[in-house]
Amino acid sequence: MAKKHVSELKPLEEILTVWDVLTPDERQFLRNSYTVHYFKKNEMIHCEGEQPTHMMILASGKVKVFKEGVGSRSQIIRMLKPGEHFGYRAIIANETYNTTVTAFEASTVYMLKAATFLSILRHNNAFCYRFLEEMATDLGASDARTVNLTQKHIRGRLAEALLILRKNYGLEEDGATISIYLSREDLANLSNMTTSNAIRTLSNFVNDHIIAMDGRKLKIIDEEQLIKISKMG
Amino acid sequence: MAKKHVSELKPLEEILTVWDVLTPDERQFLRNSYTVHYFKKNEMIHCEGEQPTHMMILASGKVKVFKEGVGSRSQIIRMLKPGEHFGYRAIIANETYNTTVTAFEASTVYMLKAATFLSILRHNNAFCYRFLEEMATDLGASDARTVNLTQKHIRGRLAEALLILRKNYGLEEDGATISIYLSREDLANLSNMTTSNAIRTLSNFVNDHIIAMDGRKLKIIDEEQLIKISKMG
DNA sequence: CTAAATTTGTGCTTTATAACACTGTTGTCA
DNA sequence: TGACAACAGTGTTATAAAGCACAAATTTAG
Repeated sequence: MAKKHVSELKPLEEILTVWDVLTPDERQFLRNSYTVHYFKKNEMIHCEGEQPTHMMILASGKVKVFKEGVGSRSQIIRMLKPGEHFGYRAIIANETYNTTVTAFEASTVYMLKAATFLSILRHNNAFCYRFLEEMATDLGASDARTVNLTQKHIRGRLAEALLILRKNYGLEEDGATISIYLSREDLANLSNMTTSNAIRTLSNFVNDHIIAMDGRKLKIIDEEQLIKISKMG
Repeated sequence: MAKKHVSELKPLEEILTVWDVLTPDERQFLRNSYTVHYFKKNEMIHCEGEQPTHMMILASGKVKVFKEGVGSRSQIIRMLKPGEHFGYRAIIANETYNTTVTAFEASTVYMLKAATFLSILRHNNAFCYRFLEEMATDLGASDARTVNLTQKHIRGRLAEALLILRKNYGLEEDGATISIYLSREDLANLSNMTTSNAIRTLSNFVNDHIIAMDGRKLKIIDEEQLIKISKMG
């Protein structure tokens, strides 16, 4: 199975979305300098407060990015899927990591030394601009999320989380089930509420025929209603 | 007075912190292409949902950046002081503005056409990198703020707001009064609470000898305690 | 394959904070 | 100068959501 996993792994050039803006030299350089790392489910990839050493690209699996808050409550900032980058913000800002990243399921990560990454950023303008764009988009999303999480009520926050998950991970073949199975606790940490309230609110949504549940599998039944709840707060 | 104002105004090259990474050609280009705009107190500079047209640099005054939330509640994202840039995130992300900016006091703004700004970003790598750095720092701050606003209690949120204001605007000559006078409502919108609760909590801080108040003038008396409250939540 | 640990689900209680309804104060401008 | 608006302050009530306790179901591990 491990073998199969490896053979299925896409090379860096297919997973790195900014590959095409690199010069042939830079590409060759990258091919020789990245390393591959495997993480088991729940294994930590990097931790809040640590010095960043690598820019990372998720090759396979799913990871969650979160911050430890007050009194063991944690806030999931975002969930990543293959092809997405992480761990580079702290490198650029010259800070320590301000989030922790753990493998949500068994995952493969390509790592690029911070110095290598910085060197390309500083020499290839198109590459730099791509990350500027990405960061600009993320910053907008982060500010929007702040208001969503602080001002909306429980139902609105959970509705929003479900819509974000669907948008990010898509649906399974049945065209309804969201392609990621989260524990109630993670769902709560994503929506800024307690586990009990996540459970209760999910049940309410089922009663209101807005979603259907089968364990951790969640289907969106009445999308329109869900959007409405998410907008109203 | 208006005349005095103008004569006091620093030219673009002194206020634009990234000026030194520009080529002589770019500098000349900028000198000829920026425009100066004056805004009265409470006047809107740009509005959420609008198409961005200019990158802006605050030359004098103070402005607040905020998002309209659920039911006329607004969340102040940040307060700017002269020398800081704004309005460029939406240009880079190719989105409409997701925040509204209004002059908090009479302010002067240098504006640079979006196309001009983008052109320099795309041709001058050092310039691009400077904005990448700035955005990386802001993104970290935004995520930290999300957790602060969602998980801390009222006292912690207000304490944090006061510390941020002091850090950003500094102190007056007396070495204690924070150099910005906000209404209780703005203080509330900064700390995600209602105006009544901002008033009440400020009074509590005064009773606890943590701060001193004189109208809108706020002095931090017991900084250590304030930091402690802000950390504990 | 059983025991332990984790996750899910539910009801009850408590509490933080919003909402509301006032009163007093200050500032503005016609 | 007097009227009106905006702001500051306070008490009371209402309520959303946290906290807690516990049972049932499911997963993990020895």
